[in-house]
Amino acid sequence: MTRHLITSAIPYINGIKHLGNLVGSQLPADLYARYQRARGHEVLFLCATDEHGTPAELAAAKAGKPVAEYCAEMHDVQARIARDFRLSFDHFGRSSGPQNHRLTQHFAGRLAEAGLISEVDEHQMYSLSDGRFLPDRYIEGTCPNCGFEGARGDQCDNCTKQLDPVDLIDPHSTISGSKDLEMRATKHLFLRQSAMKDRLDAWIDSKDDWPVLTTSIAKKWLHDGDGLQDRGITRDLDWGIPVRRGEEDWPGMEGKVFYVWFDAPIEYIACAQEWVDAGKGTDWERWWRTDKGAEDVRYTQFMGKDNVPFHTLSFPATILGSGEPWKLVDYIKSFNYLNFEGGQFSTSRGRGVFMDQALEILPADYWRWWLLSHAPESSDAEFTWANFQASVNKDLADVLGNFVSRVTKFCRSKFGETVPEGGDYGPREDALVAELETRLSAYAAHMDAMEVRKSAQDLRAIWVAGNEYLQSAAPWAAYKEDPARAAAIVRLSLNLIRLYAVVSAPFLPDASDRLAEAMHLSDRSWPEGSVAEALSLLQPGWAFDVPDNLFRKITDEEIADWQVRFAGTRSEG
RNA sequence: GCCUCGGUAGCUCAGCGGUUAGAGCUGACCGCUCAUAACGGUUAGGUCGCAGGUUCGAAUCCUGCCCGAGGCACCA
Repeated sequence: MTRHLITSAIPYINGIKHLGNLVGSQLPADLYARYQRARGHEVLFLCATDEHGTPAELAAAKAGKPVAEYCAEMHDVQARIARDFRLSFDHFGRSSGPQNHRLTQHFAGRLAEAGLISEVDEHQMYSLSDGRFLPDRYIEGTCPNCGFEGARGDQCDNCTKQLDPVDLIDPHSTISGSKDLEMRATKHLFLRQSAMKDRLDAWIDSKDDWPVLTTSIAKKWLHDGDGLQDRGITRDLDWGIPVRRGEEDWPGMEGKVFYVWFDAPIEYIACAQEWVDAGKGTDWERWWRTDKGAEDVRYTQFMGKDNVPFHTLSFPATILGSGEPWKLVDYIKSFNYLNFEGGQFSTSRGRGVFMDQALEILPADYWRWWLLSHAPESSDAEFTWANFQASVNKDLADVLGNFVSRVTKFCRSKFGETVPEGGDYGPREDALVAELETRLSAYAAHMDAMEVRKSAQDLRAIWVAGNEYLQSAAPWAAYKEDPARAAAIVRLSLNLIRLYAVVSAPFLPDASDRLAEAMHLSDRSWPEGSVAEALSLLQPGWAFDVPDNLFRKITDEEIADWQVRFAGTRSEG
């Protein structure tokens, strides 16, 4: 048995995430967590909301609420939606929790002791009207290079030139529109990543089995230009973790907080503490401290490609730099983006389907199946309504759902709602078992390797094998000549339904539950032995109920409606 | 501009040096009639982005170009 620590990139607090966000981290992480649990491994699957930073403050202000209150509410909203998507987190924490405050301050103190923190005096743009320092991207003006009027302080979207806010002509705050800006001196802490470049480089080099997407981004940051740069880890904000050096004050840093990207990954650890404090576990250190039992833990992170630099470089620099025996990540599974009907999902323009809306129109399993079977692994992928309809109707309703329906209804009409006895298995059954042995081992191998799309294809092939068998064995024909033979075919087919309930569970947890209920399953253990054995668990006389149809079909009318409804401009902040 | 990934049948993708390039969906035809008009079988469909090169042999390696997506460090 292996112990799997699994984390999903933590979603930002300022709103409900869209399906592209979901498929890039939380959903595949859930698939993997469910699978590893099903295989009998001990799993700790953690996620949280990422709550600090300027966008959270602005979103709260827009909602007319204190930021702490806003975050608490949005956390509950995200937690509820996650639960409805059947994301099986062992704990869904908050980066603003007291555990993360202490731990983040602790790491900063350790890094300072190790000489890996430098204090840098710099000048940043301050908005007198807004009463705050502005991040570069919150300042707009005219580009000195091309004359574009909507250039941001960090970059011009028109000519792509890298800019500094002071370069802009007529700069103004995008928050208030105010031009009452000035450069003010401020001091910030920098994490001396450059001092750890070689260590990080060697560490990344040792990970030759990681997705190229992961390592290529890390390598780019390590070797581009002058190499890995130091990174500011504090900000002039109110909402965040106060800068402290461990337990002590940090002279000169009063009123400042840690940068959200410094404290967010530390929340992975703090979340395990929250898990214990919530009474769900008893020992978080055996998952996170290699001196306290975590040396045999396998730690896997899931994230979209935009998160890769922080997980391959900044967070490892924090962990390694502390000089303490914290568990480092073993495998980083990263994803490309999911596009929507020929363009990008857009939170600001309300383009695409958001998690709450998705569940309003269809249950979680429908989305889980399409998203996972089309996960953007090797390149960006695209969601289209037509493809969604075709895939869901064919795979779920026709191939899986209809198989269950035809078997259970045939049995009920000929033998009643119990597993029938009598008859013998022959070559057809041997062929089916052989086919399933091959398919199941491929499925398991792909799931172990986190090959999400390929796993979905294997699972589908397992469902198809049932229909092929049924068609060739034709119990409806056998019944007329040899009812006992028909009974044997039906008995095996009912056992196939049990197998499907078990192996489909990571993708389709609700359908799995409904099948388990219908088949009166008390034991849902994975088929670790032979397939023949797994297909003999439901013995003659075993009672079951014919379930309602597992999946309904999506109609053309619905698709036409949704195409219009989700095309853009969601009327909401 | 630099870097990375991708460009394979109408669609979504696999294959990444070696027999006639594969799968699912879609189309056509046949079969079945237990089932959510579902299922099974057969079949059609491809200058493997373009142009060179290496090799006995390239979708697969190299070079250049074209197209798409992303990264390029304080947006989380």
